[in-house]
Amino acid sequence: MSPTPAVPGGKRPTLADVAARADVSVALVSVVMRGAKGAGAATRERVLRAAKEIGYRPDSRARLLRSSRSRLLGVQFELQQPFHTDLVERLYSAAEPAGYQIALGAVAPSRSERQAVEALLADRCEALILLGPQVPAARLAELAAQLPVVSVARRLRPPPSGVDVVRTADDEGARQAVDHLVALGHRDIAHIDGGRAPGAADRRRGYRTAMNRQGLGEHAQVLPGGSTEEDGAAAARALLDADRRPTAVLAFNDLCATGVLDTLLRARVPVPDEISVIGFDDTRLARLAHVDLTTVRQDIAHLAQLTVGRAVARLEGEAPSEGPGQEIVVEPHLVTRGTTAAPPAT
Amino acid sequence: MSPTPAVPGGKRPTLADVAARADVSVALVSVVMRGAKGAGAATRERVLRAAKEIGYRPDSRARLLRSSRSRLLGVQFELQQPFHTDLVERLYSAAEPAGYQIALGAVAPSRSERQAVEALLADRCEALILLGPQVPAARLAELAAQLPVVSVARRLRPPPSGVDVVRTADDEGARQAVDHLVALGHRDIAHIDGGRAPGAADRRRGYRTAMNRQGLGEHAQVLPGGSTEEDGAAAARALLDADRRPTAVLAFNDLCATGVLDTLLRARVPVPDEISVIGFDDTRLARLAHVDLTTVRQDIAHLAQLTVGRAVARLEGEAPSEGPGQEIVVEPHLVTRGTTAAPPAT
DNA sequence: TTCCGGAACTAGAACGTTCTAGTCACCGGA
DNA sequence: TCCGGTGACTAGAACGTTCTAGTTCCGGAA
Repeated sequence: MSPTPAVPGGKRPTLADVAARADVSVALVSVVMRGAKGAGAATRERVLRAAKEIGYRPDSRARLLRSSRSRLLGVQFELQQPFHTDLVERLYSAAEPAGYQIALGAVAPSRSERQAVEALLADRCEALILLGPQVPAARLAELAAQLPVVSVARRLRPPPSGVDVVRTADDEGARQAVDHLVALGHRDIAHIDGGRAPGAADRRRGYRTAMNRQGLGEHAQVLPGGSTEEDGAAAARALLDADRRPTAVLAFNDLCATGVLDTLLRARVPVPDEISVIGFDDTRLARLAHVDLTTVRQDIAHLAQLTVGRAVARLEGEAPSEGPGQEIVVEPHLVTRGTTAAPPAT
Repeated sequence: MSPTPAVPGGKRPTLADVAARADVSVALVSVVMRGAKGAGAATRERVLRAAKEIGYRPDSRARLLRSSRSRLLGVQFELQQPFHTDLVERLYSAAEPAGYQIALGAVAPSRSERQAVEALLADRCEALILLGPQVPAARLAELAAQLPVVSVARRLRPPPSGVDVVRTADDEGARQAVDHLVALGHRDIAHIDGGRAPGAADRRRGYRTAMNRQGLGEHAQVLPGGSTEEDGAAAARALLDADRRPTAVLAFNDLCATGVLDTLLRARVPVPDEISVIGFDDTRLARLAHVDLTTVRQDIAHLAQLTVGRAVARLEGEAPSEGPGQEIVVEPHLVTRGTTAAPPAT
């Protein structure tokens, strides 16, 4: 039924084993395995059968070693960021039709960006896709000298040569959030920022600009925050202790917003009746029905498409690794859910 | 400052390039790069400098191709399962001190377990670590004939030869949950099951046994559910429509429990005052302070340790791939948070 | 009949490492 | 003086593929 997996000497079968069994040359087996043309129908059949019988599996290491192209895109992502895992999922879908594979390099508290990238490079991937990289721009430029690099969700101004940037218009997202709140009647709108996280500066700037444009410059208030729930919770506590409580809060991202919601809930401050809250990213978290967070949506599928597109364009001709970095900006849009409403009547 | 990254012919530098520059043999450069002994201090220094100057990076493909050992553990995980990403993080930490690397194979709606495993095998990893695999046991046995396989969180009875199982005592977890609820005074305790998800059968059985042992057999009620929030939400709706509402619900996992909470919240059924809810896994989600879910904790760090331990034991001597599969069971323990309390007075 | 073209197939050299089996120089002891 | 040992270093063969440059065979055109 299933292929006889018993390998002769405990070693995994190779092309040579298949060749011996099918009584053809190694080269021809290679041809058949790749599905290339140059083999007769009958032989092809025989080779495939032999391969199946001994449980042959191509060795991608050897394969990649030999062929000049590896057709491998290295993706650095943060294991615990829902935004990243969503993106990775889409990257798989986007890479396949283009004929590329994805190699994952995870970043976690116990594993630095440097480690992840080193591993990916050692794996010989042809291009690097970095999700929200935190390393200095100089380092990116250094990498770009060796292979195409796409920075996702992290703005670089200007992009170093060889580094393309694919990102959402963070400032525009913040503007939409502010405008939505103002339209609801809010004036005291605070922003909990993301510190040094990628995108934080733009969102902060977008918030400030939007407030000014609305003539609410004096009501602007930026609280130090971060990208985790704890950051949001801490900022919210500070907020509650403040002299003048805002009636609405724009958090750096969904996770941060969740922290805010939590603190408010515990303090028995009704949301959105007393305070409205907006997140950013529209991760699964925000959609959880009992979080039901109004948030600024990033179009993840589109970002993934564009990212793979850039990497592939670089790889297939067009300015392989040189050339000025392009910047592709995707528009976000606000998703209105249950955490925003008109401010309480004074 | 930084290594001159400009590669001569656009090709990445190899051992030979370093050797030429340092005026030594290729073999010696290999020795130095591996940090093996057999090179003089002065030469070592010179070689390292040369390598740095031309930006040499070892090619892990070639390296692994040549050496019999790849020291690579293939990990199949589900991109969107917080339980899995938590586990992966710990697997990194556990593998490093043992001298092994981790290769990731992601499973997502657009990427099947088969695809993930094929990719890992092609990458030549020495053992397979499968997180909550859904494939039939026969398939696992087939894989185990080729290399050690560890199934995490999925029980196999009996484990096929060559397949080790590392899991939490799901039935015991369910028992703890039931006992906790009974101690609080509950009698009508329902269970929303996980369908065909790994572990679901055990949790269901554990629930039933515990109910019987408490003399509450007739109050037992299992509702079809699943591992997602929607599954939980749907089951909760069914629950509310039922003739006799339970006063407590044990959900298959945290995500499912979140769905339950949501539905209850929307229906204005206060938790835990009217209905208590318990989850399973103790993922980040449960700890989010405004979810604050009472749940059954799986000791993820420990599971990861044991998993790597099994794989390494198989690889380094002890019954390389043959031998009956071992089963290692870790005890769970209940974490009491805010979603459980005494039932309402009748 | 000869010759050409193409399809089917093969031998052998890469690819960038590591590993085995050396060679060579030097030192200490008899 | 010679011997054996040791540390530094090297040549060349693997590893499992793919690629290049063939060779062989056959059918059809001239």
